[in-house]
Amino acid sequence: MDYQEAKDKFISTWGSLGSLWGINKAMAQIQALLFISTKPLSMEEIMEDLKISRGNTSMNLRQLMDWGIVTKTLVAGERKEFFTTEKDVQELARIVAKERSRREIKPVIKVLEEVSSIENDGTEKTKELIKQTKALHELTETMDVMINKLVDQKQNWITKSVLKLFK
Amino acid sequence: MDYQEAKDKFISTWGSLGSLWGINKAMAQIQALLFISTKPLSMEEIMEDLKISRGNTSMNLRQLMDWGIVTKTLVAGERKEFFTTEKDVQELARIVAKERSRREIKPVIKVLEEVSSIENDGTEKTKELIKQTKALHELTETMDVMINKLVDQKQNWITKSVLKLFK
DNA sequence: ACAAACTTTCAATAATTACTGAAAGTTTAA
DNA sequence: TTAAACTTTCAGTAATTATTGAAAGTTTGT
Repeated sequence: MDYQEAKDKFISTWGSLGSLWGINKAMAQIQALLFISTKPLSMEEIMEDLKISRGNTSMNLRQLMDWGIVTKTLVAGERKEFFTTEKDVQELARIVAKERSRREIKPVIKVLEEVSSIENDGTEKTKELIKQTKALHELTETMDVMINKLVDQKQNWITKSVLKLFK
Repeated sequence: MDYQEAKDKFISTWGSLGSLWGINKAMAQIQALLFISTKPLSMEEIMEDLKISRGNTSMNLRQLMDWGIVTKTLVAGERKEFFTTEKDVQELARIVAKERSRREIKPVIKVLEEVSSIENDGTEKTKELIKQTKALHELTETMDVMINKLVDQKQNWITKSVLKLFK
């Protein structure tokens, strides 16, 4: 496998994996491209490399910036904008975890809270609804807390703290 | 908010959340319906309650069974099949985590392994590709190990072991 | 103030993914 | 063995989501 093959394989795998961490294909591919690039890339270069349109590139770069994963960089003497991504995988993981918690988990917790606190009219089905949504609420909240604690650890929590705990 | 409202809200929220744990809307809704039901439900009842077609119900029930989340139950004196879901949230979380690891994370780890072991021809870009995919490989593998360790704990790992660690 | 260089927006379109419903298949009771 | 009761399959269609490309918008140098 030569460089080009390896690069393509990485970008396409990472792209199709997008769904796992909650973003779309183009977004994941742009991030992947930047992640293995040795220098900031312009919109032009990204479009050409991934064979996607200008509009698509622009919109997905914006989203990546919203997530805080990609930043604009100025390159001396160049007028156009260049982009780079966070290169540290741990920091990347932290950003993604935090964003997903905020965007997806938190709203669910809110609904589970609401649903599980309806008035208990004593019927079987109401009791079951309350019981089960409460259990789900508790689980979801615990996982969310866990994710955010992990994410707040600034050092390599993953290799240090966690692994040894489950030895 | 009365029972029906609460029920609908729960099912639709859980349904749209499907993407978070990697399954589609109908599948998540069926699971949600069974999760708060006080008794096993037939295909007929599921179709009616969720207003989805017979075919859709059948296919999604099969998928839920493939995941190991839903099981067929025989109801005495009834000819048709009835379905129930795992009612314990912790066991549910365990099943989902294990399945996602197997279906999604493991294959990615394999690709990252391949890509990160291409021959180092000494060029800048090859070195960067190797370095970055290696870092990603390590991270992904560690998370996968972590998930599987968590998942193997048969007791309420979540409240006990984990929370206190990140106090 | 102008225009070149560049970026963003968004309506139209394409690609993907989910859903339906009827036909084919299977199981069970008599 | 038959037929009623039930389940599965799958081609066609609908719904959703992603992408394009050209027009509108913005910025910068002169």
